[in-house]
Amino acid sequence: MALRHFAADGNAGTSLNDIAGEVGIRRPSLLYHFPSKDALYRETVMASFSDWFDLLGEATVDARQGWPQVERVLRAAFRFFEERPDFVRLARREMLDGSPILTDELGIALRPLFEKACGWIEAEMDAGRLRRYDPGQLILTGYGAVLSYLSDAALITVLLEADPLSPDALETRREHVIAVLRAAADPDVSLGGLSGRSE
Amino acid sequence: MALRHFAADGNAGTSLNDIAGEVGIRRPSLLYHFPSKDALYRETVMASFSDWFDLLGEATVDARQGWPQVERVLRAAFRFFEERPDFVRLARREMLDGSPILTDELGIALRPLFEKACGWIEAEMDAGRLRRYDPGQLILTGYGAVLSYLSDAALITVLLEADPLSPDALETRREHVIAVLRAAADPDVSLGGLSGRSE
DNA sequence: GTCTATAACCCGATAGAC
DNA sequence: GTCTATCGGGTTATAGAC
Repeated sequence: MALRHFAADGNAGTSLNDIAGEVGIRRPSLLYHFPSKDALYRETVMASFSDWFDLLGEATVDARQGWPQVERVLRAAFRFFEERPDFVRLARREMLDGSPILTDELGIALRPLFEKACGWIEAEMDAGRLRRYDPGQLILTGYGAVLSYLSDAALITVLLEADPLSPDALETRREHVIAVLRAAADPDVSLGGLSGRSE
Repeated sequence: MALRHFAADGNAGTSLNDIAGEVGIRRPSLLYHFPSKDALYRETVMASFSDWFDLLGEATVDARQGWPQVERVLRAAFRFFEERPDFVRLARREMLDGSPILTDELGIALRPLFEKACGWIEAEMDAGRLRRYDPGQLILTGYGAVLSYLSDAALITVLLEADPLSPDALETRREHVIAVLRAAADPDVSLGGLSGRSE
């Protein structure tokens, strides 16, 4: 699969020989199916993000109110990412590179989703169901907390001296991020403590 | 400067011609000063991280107690990173790549600092001066919230339709991360609101 | 649809002149 | 210390046989 190589070594660090060798064909045969390396890379990125857009759609239909909806999206996103470590690394590379694929093509698709989420959060804050923060910043904070852990597994392996992608470690991470964000954003949490689970 | 090219395009995506061209010399002249490309890359990474280790040392001498010390380190780190966007991107690439430079050389230097920080946080939690979380997870959460914003500027530019690295945007980001982490970790904050600034 | 062969290019690294 | 010239290897991409 091209996704694995692009995720592990990046676009510049992956040759068509690497991909073709894994599929079991030679490089010219690969260029029969794709007009160029860039086209193959672009298709890999777009297909991966398409799945992510689908999940975001599912997790936001019939939205609930306040923190339970935030936690619902958070858990759905975490599950999606932990099942697709290659997508996480590929996406992070795209964000670091700032390639035209991201800034142009994906940008116009991501922007309305981001704005919609900001609007929902703002309305919940107005209604007193979430503590007040800058909605966009809050999304970026959750995004960084979830994705960094999954994309920087090499570093975290060294720090924790354990596999950060093991089922136990993933559960620890998931519950920690939810607990921190809940303590910060859920108005109902400071009274009763953090032990309850809303989902 | 080699750092800028390695940060922008990665190791595999940067040629010696790119670097030599900017310095104003030819490729063979560059290889007179460095025995190989890998040696140049390694030296660039190690020199950048050396500055980071120095800052961590400064920010942790004469440690205060509880949240004020957390906020002190947070502000020092944020200032350090926002002044060195190339270092942030290079470091993130290293963490994504998981190269031997990171896992072997930097790992043995980072581990004791991480453990020391975990120990301090745990002691503060035992003393009731910080809310209880997994100390390591809390560090990783702060790390992700700060670094992701700075490293993924290309994506955030699209989402916010503004320069995320402008002075105003950086201040907004800095105060947001501090506010969220404080609301989650400072036991004294839930009563009086978030308006006060401890430093 | 997959292959071999090849073209044209860029890479890192070395040799040797100045 | 910087240069030109060159070597050997890897890269994408194309041409043409099967």
